[in-house]
Amino acid sequence: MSDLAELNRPSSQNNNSSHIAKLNPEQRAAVEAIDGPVLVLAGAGTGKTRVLTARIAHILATRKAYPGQILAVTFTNKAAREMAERVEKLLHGGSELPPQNSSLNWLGTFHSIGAKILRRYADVLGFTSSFTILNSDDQLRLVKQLLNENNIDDKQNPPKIILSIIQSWKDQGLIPSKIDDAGQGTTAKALLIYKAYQARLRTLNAMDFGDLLLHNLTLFTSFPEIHKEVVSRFKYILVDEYQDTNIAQYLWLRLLASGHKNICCVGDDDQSIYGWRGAEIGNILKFEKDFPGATVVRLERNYRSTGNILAVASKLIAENNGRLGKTLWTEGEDGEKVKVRSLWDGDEEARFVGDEIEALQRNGENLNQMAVLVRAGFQTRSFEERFLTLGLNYRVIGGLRFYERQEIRDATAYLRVISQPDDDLAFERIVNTPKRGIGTATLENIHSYARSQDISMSKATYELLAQNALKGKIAASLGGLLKSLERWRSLLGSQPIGEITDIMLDESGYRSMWKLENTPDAQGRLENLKELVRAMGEFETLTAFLEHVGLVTDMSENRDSDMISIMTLHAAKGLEFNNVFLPGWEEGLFPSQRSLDENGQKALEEERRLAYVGITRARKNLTISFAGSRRIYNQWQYNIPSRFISEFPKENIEVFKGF
DNA sequence: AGGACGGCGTTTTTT
DNA sequence: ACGCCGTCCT
Repeated sequence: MSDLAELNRPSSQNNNSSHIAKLNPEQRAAVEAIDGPVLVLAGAGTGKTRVLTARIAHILATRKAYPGQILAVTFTNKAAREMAERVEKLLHGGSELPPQNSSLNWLGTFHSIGAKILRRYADVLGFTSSFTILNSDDQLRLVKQLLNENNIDDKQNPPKIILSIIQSWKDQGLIPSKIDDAGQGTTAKALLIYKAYQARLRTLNAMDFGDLLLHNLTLFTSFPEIHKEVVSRFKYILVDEYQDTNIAQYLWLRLLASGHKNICCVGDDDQSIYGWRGAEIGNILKFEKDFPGATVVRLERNYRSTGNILAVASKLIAENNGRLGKTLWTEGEDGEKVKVRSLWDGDEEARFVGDEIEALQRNGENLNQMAVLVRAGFQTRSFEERFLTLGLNYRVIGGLRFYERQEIRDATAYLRVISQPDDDLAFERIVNTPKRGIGTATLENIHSYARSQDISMSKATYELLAQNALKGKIAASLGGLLKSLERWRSLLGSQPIGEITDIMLDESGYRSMWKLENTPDAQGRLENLKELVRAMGEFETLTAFLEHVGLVTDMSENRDSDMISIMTLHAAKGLEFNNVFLPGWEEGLFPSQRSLDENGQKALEEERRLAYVGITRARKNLTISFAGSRRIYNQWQYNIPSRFISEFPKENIEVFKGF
């Protein structure tokens, strides 16, 4: 991305504008079309982030809006962070910084911005501004409880399925009252639970991820004056990765852009790979219909990959029907042909990739510039094993994230109860962790009392203790816990939250619980708790920290040491490497049979887009491989090469061993 | 409270 | 084949 060619003219209206100077004509068109709806179709490696950041800088430099009047939404915290940093750089570099407070307060993920708006107007929806954000454990536990309370068989109606149905309704912007036909069976049960679930969340003063958008929709449609207020706050709206928006997000954006229509969506329909999660590729396909008179800019000049890699990517993606159509081109070299390699089985494939990596290393290539991208998580194992025996340093990206680990969730549940005694889901999680002799019977007792009195479980426990309704050891241990919680709570404000957490982890016995286990696994958990306490140092208040935990799932990964990356194709979106390996290109595995079975042609096209994403990660070298046989669940499967391979242009690939 | 056992799922997962 | 989870039994 650094070798932008010199085909730039100085801007007519803004000479020395550093944010404009380095752009190619299309990028510049995208940046300068400030007013009205704009769709930027940004192919892979065409400088999408550059355009977004330059556009923000341009709006500010031309004094069209203050930083606080720009709404910029991304999907990931990482993308938001990156954008903020790059805008900052542009502004400071070009000394175009407006004199006033320059922070982009409204640059963030869909969910963080949704939450921010809801905190402000929570009361009109029947929440307080300190509502909690549920994690996936909380959600599932709640669904299980509600199935029980409603005497619904959870064998026939698995909580996981029910939750996924509810979530998909939320993704579509559907509140329970808008669902008129839930049919029979599990879907009908799901609707029943959905209603109860939303009601319970309200009494718990809690929201799940879906609600962070869904409640915004309710807020804007039910309270026109609030809608007006919010709309007038934002003069310009920018959206990243528009192809990944779901219907709720789409409706939200439309409501926010309803006045001025100054909305700029950047995306690539060819990289829409989250359809199975509710992303609606139709949103980007029908943008011009939704926003008549929209300016559409295509970024097709690729600054990343060699000609051969681009040719393979382009020919492959051209097989898809539902696309707006772009053709990537480059002024760069053709480079090496794309290597297509057939192997006997999975083990041989792993050996092959390992050998190739060592060869690249001998040529002076860095491991940091290499990646193995797979379709499914289980494929990483064979490469890990091989790299271990070869002594190649690797990192597996993805998998269990920091804030999803059990010990971190337990610790944050304690903090949630300290921060908000009425957080029942957190209370339930910690009340008997570590073991305090509080069994299911006692818990059930507290729970039903709480429900009957319409109070939280924590309050219920206080009352039951006062009434001497709990006996002996149980009463003593519950009383002790409540007292401890009060004590930790009383420390808030007078001590850094990290220190309070440290004290809490010791006094609660949580830390010793793991110490007693004395396994390498437990050792790791203790390390993670240490890391948590350390990370809390960056937060002033417990509330701020909990907001962060609620909305952020990752922790900055160490990119410093030289390691090859192994990850899924999904996790690789947005990244680039000099050398990319794409193993496992076999029918059934990629495209995934299961995906095809469930969603047919639509799924095939999404799989093909996934292939396209993988190919376009590579800058210089791309190696695609497939194995004739593979052991899956300890059964040998015999596969034919992926149909995607036969869609490659022959002149840009080099086939080894034939297929 | 903890161990034994049977059943289930085992594609992708930005928040 | 395997690991995870819920349940049942002690």
